[in-house]
Amino acid sequence: MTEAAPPATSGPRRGRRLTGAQRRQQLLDLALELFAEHGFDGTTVRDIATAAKVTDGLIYRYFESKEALLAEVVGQARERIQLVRAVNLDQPVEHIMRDLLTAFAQGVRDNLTLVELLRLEFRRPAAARPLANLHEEVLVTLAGLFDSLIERGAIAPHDTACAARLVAALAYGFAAIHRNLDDDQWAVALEQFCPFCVGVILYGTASGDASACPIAAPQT
Amino acid sequence: MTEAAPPATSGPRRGRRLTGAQRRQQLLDLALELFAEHGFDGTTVRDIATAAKVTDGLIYRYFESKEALLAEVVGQARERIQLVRAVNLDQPVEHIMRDLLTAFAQGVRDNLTLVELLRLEFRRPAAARPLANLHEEVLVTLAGLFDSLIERGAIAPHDTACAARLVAALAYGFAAIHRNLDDDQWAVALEQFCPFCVGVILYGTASGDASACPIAAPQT
Amino acid sequence: MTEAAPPATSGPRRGRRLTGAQRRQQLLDLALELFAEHGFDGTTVRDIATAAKVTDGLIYRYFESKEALLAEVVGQARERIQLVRAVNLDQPVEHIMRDLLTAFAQGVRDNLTLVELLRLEFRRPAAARPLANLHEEVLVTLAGLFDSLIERGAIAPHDTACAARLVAALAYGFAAIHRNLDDDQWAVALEQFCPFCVGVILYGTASGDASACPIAAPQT
Amino acid sequence: MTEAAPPATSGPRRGRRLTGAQRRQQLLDLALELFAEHGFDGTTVRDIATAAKVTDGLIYRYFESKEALLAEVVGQARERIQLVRAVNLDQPVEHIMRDLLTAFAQGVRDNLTLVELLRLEFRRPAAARPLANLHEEVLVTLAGLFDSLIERGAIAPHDTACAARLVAALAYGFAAIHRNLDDDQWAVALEQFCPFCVGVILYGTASGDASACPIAAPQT
DNA sequence: TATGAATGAGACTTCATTCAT
DNA sequence: CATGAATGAAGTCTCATTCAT
Repeated sequence: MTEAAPPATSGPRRGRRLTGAQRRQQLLDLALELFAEHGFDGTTVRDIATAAKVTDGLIYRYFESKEALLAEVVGQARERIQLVRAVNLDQPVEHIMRDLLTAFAQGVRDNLTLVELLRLEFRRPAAARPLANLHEEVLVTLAGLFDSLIERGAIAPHDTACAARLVAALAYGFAAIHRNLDDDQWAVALEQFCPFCVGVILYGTASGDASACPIAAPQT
Repeated sequence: MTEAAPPATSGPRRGRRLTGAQRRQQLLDLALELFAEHGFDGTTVRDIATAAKVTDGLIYRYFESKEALLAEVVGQARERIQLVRAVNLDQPVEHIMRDLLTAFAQGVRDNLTLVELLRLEFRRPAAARPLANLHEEVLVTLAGLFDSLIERGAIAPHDTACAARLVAALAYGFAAIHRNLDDDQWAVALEQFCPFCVGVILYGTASGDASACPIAAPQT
Repeated sequence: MTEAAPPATSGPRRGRRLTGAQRRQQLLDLALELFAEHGFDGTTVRDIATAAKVTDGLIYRYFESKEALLAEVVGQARERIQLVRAVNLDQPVEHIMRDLLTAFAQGVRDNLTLVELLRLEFRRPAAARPLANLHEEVLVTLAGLFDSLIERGAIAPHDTACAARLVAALAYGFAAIHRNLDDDQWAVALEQFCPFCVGVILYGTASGDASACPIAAPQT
Repeated sequence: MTEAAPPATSGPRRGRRLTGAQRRQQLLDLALELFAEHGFDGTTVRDIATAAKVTDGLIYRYFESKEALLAEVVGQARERIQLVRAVNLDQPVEHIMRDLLTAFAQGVRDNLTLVELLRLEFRRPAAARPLANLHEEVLVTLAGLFDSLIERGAIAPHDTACAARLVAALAYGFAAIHRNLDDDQWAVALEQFCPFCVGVILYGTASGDASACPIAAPQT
């Protein structure tokens, strides 16, 4: 990092005068961005300060240490993030599944910096627990969803914990594989991939039944 | 890392006298291990030297710089790794799929340090290209496999590129989710998860057809 | 010192509203305390401000700099301190000596923070001169006292400058040696030590004459 | 501190190439000097490094931290220092006392940097214990000496613990009072002061008996 | 081939001090 | 009178890298 700073256009002498809360949040946001982009070790306190147009010392008025800053970033991330959203269950199972997968993948995408941060720093104590919690929560939510669907007779009974893992793996993996796409490419990939997955998940690939899937016809 | 090195107590004299090639490889192996464990930034040259029972200066007789060392590590990794292995196509499709998935997931697992390294440092130039190549290769191989299966009539025709992505996402995601398991736990998870996935992928979850899957009956 | 200040939780609003003079004196007193306890370098401006329940910036409305604050602290100390007090000369010489020693030692004790401060910072310009002055004054006063005693025939003639140094050395040394005692222990030590010293100083230890000393009989 | 460094006469490019042990000891010696002169807080790691004509980073090859360096300095000091030396007891008591006092004061003087260091930093854990130990040892040794003298009938029986404290206070105080004298002035002061003290201690000041003291005649 | 002393740049962190409010 | 956001210099410490031996 640390690309030569622009020669300070001597305009409003620096990003001065914010209230404590504002500055604090600004630093947290920038830190999240940078940590996710370059990793914790790859980001210097000065990088964050520079991004906020502020001197490095100031950071320590708000956070005890760089490590503490990370902890707060992760903590906030954890509160803010919600990967699996409520899905309207009163619709055909195909739509349910498609909505679920799309929303999940989109959730990962929308919180990509958070997810990347957690993924990169998962071994650091500050990040390990929140990550584990988040993960657990996702699996439980998904399993609950499948239980509901089975109860309603929408899908055949099966090991819902396993299914939750399958869907989570799919969504994580998909987001990971496509992390470098820009927003437009991503949207296209998502619209193609999710229905395809729904088709497979619901009707399998063995027979031609997948063609029975009403939401898509992903033939080559 | 790096707990204050006592000033060289000239103990059982350092692990001297290896041939150049041996030493070189030893350093590459240790570097891989450490980079994957602590990240590039989190590993000091001294950490590697210490692990090799050698002084830090020596590293520079074998590698131009730490960055160059990483490049070689990644390069070697790329050569060594093979995530998708040949699968015997002359067996029921269920077994093919199960073997495929199992071998893939196991391949990720077996090369976990490599994969972790690539995953952690994927943004560093030294790692970015090899990772992209590896990824591409995996997708192509998988797609080719599915083409063969369709040709043989083993599965219904579909977007094999998409399917390749699905399987890759599944395998990556699964390995990611379970990266903390020890070998035994992993084996159990694998044996449970792969057949389940095969059932879903081949027969779907909509009807009870999955029970037709001969390799497993993962009912709750 | 200085345990990470939480970013101003606007608690029971800081100890505001003192007149200028009051605040000034409060800061001087607290600075004395802290400088003596932790040394000049070991005390931060914020430590002082915090002790006064005031923000650090305020200090600079009253003092030009930290160094200037020290100078004033030392100056005031110098004015306030009086190590050797007037002693009633119309009593037996033993009582005179005992009173003298006791008062001196107690003077050091009572002004321990001042003395410690001077002792710790004696090399700093702000403290060097006052300390030298104080020292000189003490020696002169003591020597004068001995001159009086000799004049009165209370003690035999001798080098009173030397004697002054002896008594000063004794008192300083005693206070130094016992600086860690609490008030009770100190009182006991003082009551034991001073008469003993008086006995020695007046009658020596060579013969048994010390037992002639009427104020104490410090036999083992 | 930190006076502008002389522009590096580009001679022997820097104080390079010493063996580990040599450099280590050099750093310890310089640190002792500087800590005693400016205090721990008043001495920067760079000051020490500069004094050794070395860069600051090097210090950390030999010591874990500045604090650890202090601890070793103090530890070594403690081993090296011996304030009270053996005194030849087969001579007149006046000579014994004079030798004792002179040697003690000289001991303090010779180890002034050590003593100053301990005195300045006595509150720091690294220095507190050694100082207390040293102090205790001195008092015990002195008391033992007086016991011997009493046994031999050289002086009258008295509280030897108290006497030890008296002598220690005298010697410390004397050295403290005269710490600013140069070596010549010091020698003069010592030769005047010690015999005087011996006279007082042995024969008192009450009568003219002090004049009986054969080793000095300190009249004004 | 290998050591390990040494450097120098830069990291994190602290703190005296300034100044808008 | 008082706050507290902000600076900038300096301090402790780390680490990739060089080089005499």
